[in-house]
Amino acid sequence: MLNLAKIIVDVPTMQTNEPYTYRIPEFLSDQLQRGMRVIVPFGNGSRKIQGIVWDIDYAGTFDGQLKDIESVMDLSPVLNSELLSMSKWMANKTFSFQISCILTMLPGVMHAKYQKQLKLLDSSIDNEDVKKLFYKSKIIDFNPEELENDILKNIIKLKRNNKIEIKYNVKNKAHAKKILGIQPIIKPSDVETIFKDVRKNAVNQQKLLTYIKDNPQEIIAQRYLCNKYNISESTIKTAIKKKWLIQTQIEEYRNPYKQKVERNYPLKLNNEQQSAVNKINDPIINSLDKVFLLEGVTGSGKTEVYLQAIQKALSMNKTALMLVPEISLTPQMSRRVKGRFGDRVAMLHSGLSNGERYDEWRRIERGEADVVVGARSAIFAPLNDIGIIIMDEEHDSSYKQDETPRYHTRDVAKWRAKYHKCPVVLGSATPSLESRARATKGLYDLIKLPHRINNKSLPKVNIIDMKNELINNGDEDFSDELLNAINNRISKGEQIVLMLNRRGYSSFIMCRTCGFVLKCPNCDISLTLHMDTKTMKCHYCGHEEQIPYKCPNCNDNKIRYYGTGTQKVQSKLQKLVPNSRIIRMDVDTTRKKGAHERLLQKFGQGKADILLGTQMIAKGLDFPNVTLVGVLNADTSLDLPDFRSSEKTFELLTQVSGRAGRAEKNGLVYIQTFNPDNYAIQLSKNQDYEQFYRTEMHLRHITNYPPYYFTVKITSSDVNESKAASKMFEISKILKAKLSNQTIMLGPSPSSILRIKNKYYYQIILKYKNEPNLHACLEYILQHYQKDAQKGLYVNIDPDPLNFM
DNA sequence: AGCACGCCGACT
DNA sequence: GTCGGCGTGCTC
Repeated sequence: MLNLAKIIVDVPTMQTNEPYTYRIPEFLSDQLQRGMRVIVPFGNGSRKIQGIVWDIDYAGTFDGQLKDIESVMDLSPVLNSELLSMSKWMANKTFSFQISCILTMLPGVMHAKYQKQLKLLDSSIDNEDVKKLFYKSKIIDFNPEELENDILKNIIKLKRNNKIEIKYNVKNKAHAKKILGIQPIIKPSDVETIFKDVRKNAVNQQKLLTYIKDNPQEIIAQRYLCNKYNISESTIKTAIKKKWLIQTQIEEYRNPYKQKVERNYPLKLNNEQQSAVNKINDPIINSLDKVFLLEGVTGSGKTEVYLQAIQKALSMNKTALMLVPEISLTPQMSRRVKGRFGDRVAMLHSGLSNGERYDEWRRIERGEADVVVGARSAIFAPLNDIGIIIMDEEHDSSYKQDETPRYHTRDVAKWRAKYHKCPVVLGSATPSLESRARATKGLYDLIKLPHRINNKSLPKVNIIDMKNELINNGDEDFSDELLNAINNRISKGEQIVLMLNRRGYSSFIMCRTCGFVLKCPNCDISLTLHMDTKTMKCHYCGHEEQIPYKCPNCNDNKIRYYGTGTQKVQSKLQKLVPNSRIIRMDVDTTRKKGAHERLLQKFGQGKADILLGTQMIAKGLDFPNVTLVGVLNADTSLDLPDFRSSEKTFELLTQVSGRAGRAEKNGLVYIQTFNPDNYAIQLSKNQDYEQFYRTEMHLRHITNYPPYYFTVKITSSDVNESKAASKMFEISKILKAKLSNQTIMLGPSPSSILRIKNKYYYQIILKYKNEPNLHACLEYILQHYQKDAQKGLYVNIDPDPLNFM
């Protein structure tokens, strides 16, 4: 049979998580292909939804009544067979629906927009409210959420009596940008004759005719033509009237690159870099899937290694995919890659509008771009013939999606590399323990770059015990040493990076009389004082309220601010070092589009002395004039209740230290802490990753944590605390019964923040080494508890969670 | 997701 | 009896 197709429908439920069979109507039989989006009828009535063609020419086994595919939404497939099979693997791996995986692979504009309309069939309705709704038209948009309850009831009644019909529309948001083009329609040979009839002083028409003679039939953007030949729009209009040319629509890519980039060329590599490139080139040349872990200290020139490996892939007529954490996709980085490979580069990052993203995607899909640079979701770029996949800062937590489907970019990268038989390069100064452990086991090839380029020495790191400082000078934010160093650098005209991993002004306020702490009404978290808006803010749900001047509890006025955030440091620093120019960079100052770039650019141009920010300034910045880095409080990440807190702290301190002394001048780093003897802090002093790795691995080993164990986090959430809790206990019973006793279960227990946005969270952590039954068991749980989702009780499975919080 | 069906209590 | 609330199950 040739007239059937398997469709993955856009209904994310367990029961519909398999292809549905539809008939292919005659008029579509020629054009329908795998991987195209289609519109299909679904359910009773006239409901229509989007679907993806999973298979064609399929001998159906479904024995019910089949329906016809209604229409196709694409001229060519939007998913190739690689991405189609990957979606299936991914759904299985992340315990999510295949349609959810497919949609995360596609640019947002390709997700269908569903719109409902009401059509009046019989105008003799007597309900005044509904009549008013229709006013003068027969068809109106229908948004049940926006309507009052009894109007809605009346509409449903009228629908039952066939006086109103509900129309379902599936809208395609993917539109190519069209601009006005013109095309000459006269023969070049006729131009001479026409030319004679044109008045002598009609200069512009003559110009146009000359153009037509030289470029017969050629379609050109009207705007471009007018500019180039200095012809006005009215001349074109006349030409159309005289039937010299016709107007058409031509497609144009939205251009997100406003600035011109300067061409740059491969740099001379040192021996270490050259040997790294050679090792990576081998599997590119020989089409082998291989994973490299490129462990290079900050400033060791990893980026140049990446670029030259990409060059190799391109020279083999293959494509290249380079992934970077969103935050390090700075204009610096873009310029470097674009400057090297020019128009062959497509960029995918959050700064693009939906349309721009769609256009970059299509350039890749059409083969017009063969180098893709982007953040997490760029791993789904529709490249063919991939020759190399690079993941820079592979330890970065933004590579894991923190909503369903909870995929890790590294896993997808390895899958694609296997498919394309190409190498993956995981690069970092501080690899994740998982990756480093795999390298030790021989699963990955370890390449080390232990030296900075040009044999630049690593910055000198000083650890300052803030317990002493507090006793000596009474300041909990600035030690004398750091302050002196700041003054010294400013007087020399050098720049400073200061990190404080806490935004806002003060982290909480407390009444000194009764001990009351102002908390968020929706979350179990204290409110942070923000001075810019003069409000108390919740960093989890965004709740804002007035700053109380009296204690809401005991009415006393002894309210005090505790804990320092970036805002407070900024104003304090301004007083301590009055002539300094400070740029503050945190979520609050970078919320607007492009703000991130603007601030960095300003700092790079030397228009400020101090860059003060949260962890977002720790990565990838390369400013030659920065000679001093200060970490104001190294303990914030250390205090997190999570098994990865040491790893996070070491990583952050190493990364931020690496910002100092990257050019000729030597770098100096001060790390302020209340735990000066902590190993994560001590070892970051010499960027001693290997020693940190050994110490941390030992701890993970004796405490049974990853990478010695695999983990899964199961979370339940509900507005009712006891419902969330009891569901988790029920699940724990099932798990206990079904899993082997080698698997360790932590919990059920309340999540470390019990309540967020008025929902309570309970969780179970499973730690296991080998549990063949686990997958089926978790699938069973999902299936079993899906019906609760309608009542607002959600059960979530997070495989290999990045944290246990 | 969105819809219908069917069971139950409350009401004309 | 009938209306409408909600729990349940199905959609090729």
